Amino acid sequence: MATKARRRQTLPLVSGPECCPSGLSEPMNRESAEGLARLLKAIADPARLQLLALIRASDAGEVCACDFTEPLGLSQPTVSHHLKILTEAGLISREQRGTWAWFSLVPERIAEVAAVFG
Amino acid sequence: MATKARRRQTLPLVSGPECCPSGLSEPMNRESAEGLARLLKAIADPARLQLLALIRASDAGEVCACDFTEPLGLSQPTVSHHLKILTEAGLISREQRGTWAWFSLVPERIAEVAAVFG
DNA sequence: GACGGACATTGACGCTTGTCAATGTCCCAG
DNA sequence: CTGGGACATTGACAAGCGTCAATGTCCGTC
Repeated sequence: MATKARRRQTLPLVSGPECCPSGLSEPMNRESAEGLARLLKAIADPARLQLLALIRASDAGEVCACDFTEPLGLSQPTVSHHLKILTEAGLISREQRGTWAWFSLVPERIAEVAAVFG
Repeated sequence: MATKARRRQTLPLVSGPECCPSGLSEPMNRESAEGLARLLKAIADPARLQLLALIRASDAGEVCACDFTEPLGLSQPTVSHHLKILTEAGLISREQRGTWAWFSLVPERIAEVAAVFG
């Protein structure tokens, strides 16, 4: 019947209380995984990837909200929605300047994502 | 009324037909963005992040499917479901060995994700 | 102060996703 | 070939997500 006749792996189990949202190098407890997943979910969307790329590619390093709707082909409320998600995830920052809102990347937060796949 | 009295950004518009799923460095057309989003969506889940981390942390570089359910605290069908998603995304590979299924990382695919945030 | 323009918020809608119980398939041991 | 164990698949359900039209809020200009 082969009941557990196999060499069992020393599965590192859910590790103890981690400090930082560590990378893939170590096993990950549910809490860390959920935090990391929240961050990645904010990026894992076509429209939001385009938003990030547009900001990154801009000369000034910042882009007015009004300049997003046209290249994305999405309605103004939808763009606003995506910008909010990215902002709340800490990936971009928002600065009100008169009537307009300008958005720029938060490099530290982007690097944090990059560090996961070291 | 300020009709377009602002200096308009030279928004690089949706760039031409790109070849590779490029990083954030350049603007991204919808097609590339959707491909990249699909890949990132496969990773942006707590359970799947834990799966990847467990494989990465294993001594042999591969883990039997039966060793996942316990540390994840999820049912067997659910684990199987997540493993399928990761496999179809090309992030892990599956090898049937007798009754058991062993999974290991696909480093090239992981690196592909890392390259996005260069 | 009144108008208009730039964004945000709300509400509603369909679609996708994560989960599990139940069932199916395949492989090995007897 | 029969029984049981390892995984996969199916079906169902609640929750979350992406989108837009309609509306709200705030700011600058006349």
